[in-house]
Amino acid sequence: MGKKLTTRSEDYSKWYNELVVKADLAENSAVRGCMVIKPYGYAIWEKMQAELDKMFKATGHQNAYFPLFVPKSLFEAEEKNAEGFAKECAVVTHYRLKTDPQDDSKLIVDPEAQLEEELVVRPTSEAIIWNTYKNWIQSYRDLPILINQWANVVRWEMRTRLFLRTAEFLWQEGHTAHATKEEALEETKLINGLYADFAENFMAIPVVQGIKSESERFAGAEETYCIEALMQDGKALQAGTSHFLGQNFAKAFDVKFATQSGGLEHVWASSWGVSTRLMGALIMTHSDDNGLVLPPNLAPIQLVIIPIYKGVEQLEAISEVAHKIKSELIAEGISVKYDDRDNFKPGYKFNDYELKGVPLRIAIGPRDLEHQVVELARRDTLEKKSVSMEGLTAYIKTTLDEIQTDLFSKALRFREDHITEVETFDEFQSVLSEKGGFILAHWDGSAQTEEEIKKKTKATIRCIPIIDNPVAGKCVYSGKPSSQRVLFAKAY
RNA sequence: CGGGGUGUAGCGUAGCCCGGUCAUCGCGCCUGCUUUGGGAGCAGGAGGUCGCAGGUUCGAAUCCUGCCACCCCGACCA
Repeated sequence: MGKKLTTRSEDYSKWYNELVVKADLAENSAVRGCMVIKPYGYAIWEKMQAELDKMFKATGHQNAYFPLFVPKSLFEAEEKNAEGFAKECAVVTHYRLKTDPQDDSKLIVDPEAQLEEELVVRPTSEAIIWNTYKNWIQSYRDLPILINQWANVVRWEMRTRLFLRTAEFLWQEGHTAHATKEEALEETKLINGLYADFAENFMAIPVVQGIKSESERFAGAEETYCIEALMQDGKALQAGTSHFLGQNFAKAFDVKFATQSGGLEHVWASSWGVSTRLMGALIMTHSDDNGLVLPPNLAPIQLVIIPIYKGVEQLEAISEVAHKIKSELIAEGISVKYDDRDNFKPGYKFNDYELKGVPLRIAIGPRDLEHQVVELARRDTLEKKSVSMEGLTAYIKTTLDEIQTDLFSKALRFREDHITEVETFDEFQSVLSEKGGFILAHWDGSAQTEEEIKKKTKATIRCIPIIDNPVAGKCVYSGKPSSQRVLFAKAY
């Protein structure tokens, strides 16, 4: 099989799909729109999970688990939420199969086994969770409830893409209940900030924090906060969302609590989530024509050692050194693989680990042994240098840190180069078609203007950025007054 | 659901228009030897209901009909 990847400039989506498969991250499954996440891809996801979990727990959240199935009557309780998701729900209507009387080898749905009430496979869990919270909350003393769930959800999308939009995906969803509006809002913002922190410091993906316009808002929310990232092809990717739900779900599910002063009030809520879509963001932010580029924080293998040898004797001498280096690095918490397979030549291994994004590679051959050095290669810059075995561990540690920060700086530079402020709609259209990326433009705040711009350009408002000193102006489309510039882009 | 396209070995493909030793080639896989500082070479070998079901024909991967699946463009989409 030709190992070379389609280059990014040729056809970005082809490059992306090939990369996902060839780097061994995931593949399409036999099930329509669903994906198999392979061990290597899943190991990266587990690293994300572990870090997020740590962050949630450090801010007082706990994990729990709620059912996959949502009875239809519960699902429809919060009208806007139900309406927003109705078109993409998988629904369970029967609970039994039976042998086909026409053909022994086949099974049919048993018509006798129709459920009295259909079960919706959760596209999100607000309904089932708020129905449960109702039983958990009586008094202000029961609040806040700060729960996160790691789960799969199903959204029956028309067109799917590995990691970015699949019929089933993995995510975490937080669902919190609070006594006051202020507290719920604060939680919403806290999590959005936490997501931004995670994306930037852990995944090395720069993001813009902002608020969604009404038309892009989560169905059932009062306000949706989000983090938006920019991919290398100039398209935006929503990387995480945090919703202030007001009292919508509390009212829909009749969740009230006794206040300290003896009153009875509806509970305030937030919900928030990030998904395996972050894997897509990771790929499209850092990777290049040689394959995946992983920030050291996320790399299942941070360093690979490859021996270069002729004959058993050389291999033994090299292996001895390699094992010593490996155990020293492991003692420092660095994950290392020594690849001494003899059925692949070094060149093959170099390319293979580059394809898989391993941040650092050490090659050791007879020449290196002689001079007490190793060849160290960086995945991000592809630069190679000879490094003394003396103090190697410390050098590698600092290099891994350097790669982590360099990747972020590089991605940040790319994004800054692709945020363009425009004053006119002509400019808007030409920047969008020629340069792509984010466009900062004034918007009059109306859904109608937003819709018309979308129709004409395919660009949507990604968010209204949260900034300290908003500057007013005139809408790029209608000329009406605007309180601040908003972020437009074509999006995934 | 509209418009276009494709289905041949694990993957990627030739052949189809013009029916007849055409099931082609590459990668991968297996065995052996030689190799190993950027995707190894040679030799031998295994592997295919030509998407499925009908039809036309002496004969179908090839022509016809129906179905299925997938891909692309729309629509849809947090």
